[in-house]
Amino acid sequence: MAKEKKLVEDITPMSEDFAQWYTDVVKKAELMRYSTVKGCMMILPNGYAIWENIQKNLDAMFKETGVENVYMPMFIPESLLQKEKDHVEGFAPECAIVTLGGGEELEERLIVRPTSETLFCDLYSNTVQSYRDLPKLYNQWCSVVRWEKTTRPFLRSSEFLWQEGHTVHATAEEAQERTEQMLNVYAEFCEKYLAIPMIKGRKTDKEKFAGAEATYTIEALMHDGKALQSGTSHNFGDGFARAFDMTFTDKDNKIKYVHQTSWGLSTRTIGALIMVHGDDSGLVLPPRIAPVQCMVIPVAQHKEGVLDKANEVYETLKAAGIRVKIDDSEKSPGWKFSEQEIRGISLRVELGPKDIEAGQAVVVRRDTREKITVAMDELAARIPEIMEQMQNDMFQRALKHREEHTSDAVTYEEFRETIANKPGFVRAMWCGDEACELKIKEDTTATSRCMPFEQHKLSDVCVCCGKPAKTMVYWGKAY
RNA sequence: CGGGGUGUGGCUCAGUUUGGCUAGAGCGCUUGAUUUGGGAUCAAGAGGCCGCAGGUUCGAAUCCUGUCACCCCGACCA
Repeated sequence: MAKEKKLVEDITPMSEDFAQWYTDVVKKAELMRYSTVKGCMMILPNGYAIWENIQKNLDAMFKETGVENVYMPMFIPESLLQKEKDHVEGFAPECAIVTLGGGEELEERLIVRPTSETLFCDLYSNTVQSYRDLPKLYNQWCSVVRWEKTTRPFLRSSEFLWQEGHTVHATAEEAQERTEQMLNVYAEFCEKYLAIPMIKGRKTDKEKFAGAEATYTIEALMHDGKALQSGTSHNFGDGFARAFDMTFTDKDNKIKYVHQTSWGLSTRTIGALIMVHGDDSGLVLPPRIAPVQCMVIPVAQHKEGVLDKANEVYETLKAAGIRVKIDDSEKSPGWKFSEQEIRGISLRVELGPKDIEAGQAVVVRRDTREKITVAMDELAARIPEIMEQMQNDMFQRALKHREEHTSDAVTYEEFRETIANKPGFVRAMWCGDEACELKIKEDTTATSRCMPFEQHKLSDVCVCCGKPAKTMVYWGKAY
């Protein structure tokens, strides 16, 4: 049967060209469209609905930890951005700058925010006076602009949506605690909702955020074996506090600098969803994050009673709290199946005359295409179970893939060999010297992804230079 | 920002080398009929100043200059 080969045309198989596959899926699933501005996306309903679900769930988790939402301006006066030296140096090259307003040259140029640390610093420097004002736990959902040289939909666009949390604390310990807490929130969110296993760890100094004392990250492995930094949490210490004069009077009546954190997660995670779970037929969304969890597809809907029954099922599932839709368009069933698969809708319920006669429906899982026959009156109870199973299976599959694509290397020869021939993470010991990171990048194009919290001692010496090793590092080629 | 490639109806592309009459195909779209358990079939239609701006020419999708965008590979980043 030649028909078996590929059910959805126009999507390049992953094995043939992964980058093209990614672009095809993004387009065919109608997640976004390119706008006429370089590197900027028009995010379409199918894409934006995923983001809305990410927002909704993550926002609830933030609020559980006491975080409050605010909104800051999109313009940053140039002088404000320049207050912290490392920060400017990090971001200046990729800033968009406004020089005209109302046709008049501005007295001071305005930077379109690439991130809002400086604005939050400005706010906190004026609103925090006493230890009683601390901590401040603010977050904002917004877009930021970074003039990237190379752009990819969701993975790297000139403007992207994200949330950025900014907190200030009375003590270094508290700031560190918050930094780790939010990293854990990210990891939990990604694993629970997106079904993507994460490596939690700390970035090396070379890879850390401009102006941060320490940057923590969650790293995921994509289907092609490349790594994707999926969320970061920074501890700024009192670096920004000194630059922005963010001080408070402590219990002991002494003036002290605040300790600060920031943490962000972006629409890039949509890219991760695509590249971790997608297949040659399109997107595969885990039920917990899928905007549409279930599509009811009537078969031979012109026949007496089919559409009525399908609508009845639709209403029942809706009443059961399932995010369900019905495709009662005039398209052929085959077309509807393909459409549901391309869009990654977790399940579909096929309902035709034969089923109705038998008092049942056929539930099909998007991830495995497994067909499950369910009695009509059990659908509302069974579908949530099936989704739960699917969610777990998807996570386990992604975890297995990551484990199968994680290697250890002790000698440099072994390291280079593995990076070159086996896609995925390579774990190896490191001395802590940036020179070795640079050399490794030069030799292999791989970068240090993180120093994981979960450490294993693979050897006593650095894989690169042979000097005593300080820590185990996950290395890999990254997006 | 370096190297390579591509811009022609909504999509994929032919036509450009060697300028020439009314700019083509498939898919999609509209209408009608027959269909309906893996992207149905037939018929009739609609839709394009050929990315944009200049220039050369009797004449430009085609040649020249500039510019913008997108894709791939590097360097930089979430």
